[in-house]
Amino acid sequence: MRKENSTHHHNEKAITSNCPITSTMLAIGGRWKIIILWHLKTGSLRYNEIRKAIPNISEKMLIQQLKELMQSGWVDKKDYHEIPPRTEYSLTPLGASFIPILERIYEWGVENRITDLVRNMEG
Amino acid sequence: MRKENSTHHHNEKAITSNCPITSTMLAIGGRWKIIILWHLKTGSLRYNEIRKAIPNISEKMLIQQLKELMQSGWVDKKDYHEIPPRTEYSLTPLGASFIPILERIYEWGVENRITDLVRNMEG
DNA sequence: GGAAGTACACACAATTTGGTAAGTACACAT
DNA sequence: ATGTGTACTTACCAAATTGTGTGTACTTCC
Repeated sequence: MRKENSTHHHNEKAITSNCPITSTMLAIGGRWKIIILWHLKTGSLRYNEIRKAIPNISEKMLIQQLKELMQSGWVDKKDYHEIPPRTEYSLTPLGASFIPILERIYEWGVENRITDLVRNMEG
Repeated sequence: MRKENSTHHHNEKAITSNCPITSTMLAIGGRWKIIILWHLKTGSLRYNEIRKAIPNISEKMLIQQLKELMQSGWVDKKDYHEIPPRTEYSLTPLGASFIPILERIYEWGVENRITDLVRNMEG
């Protein structure tokens, strides 16, 4: 899955190994991770509820990003072992503790009209 | 440079067009951007000073990320038009206003030993 | 005259990330 | 028996990001 010897990977390690910021960014760095966290901040959601809340995401991507968020300890999963299947995802205390920071970024983005900036950059 | 019609690109736009958080993340989302901002927070630096401060970065990457940071208004450049060349990079007010958030992420990362978490994830 | 330092640019290759389309398993409803 | 809903998995391909290596222009130093 990863070429452990690539410069790419080596640089990633070098950067994150001592820097709390880049380590954090790495953990939430997928395209959909922050959006998932954002939707979970009000409580746990079933798999399909997340899907419907994030219309553009594909199943593969959703599962993948959820897995990565679980591996890094931001998200928890409860499997009810029922049929039809039922699973619920929620923030761990770690994940929840990061929400205030996301909220600050949100406010900062609004104050600085950052969405307009990005729109202009891309034409 | 970009395939404007790819689903990848389309999704990126859909995500960022209304969300201040993902827009912000897009702007600082390169591998080196945050590190560059972090080094500039104490004042302006010459091109080579940044290079030396970030040993692993290649010249192409440094220039590229600096350009993108300038385009999105986080970083300013002063060219002294001297020979040998002399340029200085510094944070714009926008860039500077984001530093407190980076500092909060830094503190959060330290409190949660996030670098250890990432280290464990990667073996 | 050759080497070194500055701040880049460009062609190209390696890697990683993201997206599509299809398939699995099981139960219940029609 | 065919379809629907849930929560996934897998193989494959497209696209984006990142890295390598070389070259430029100009001056000063040895």
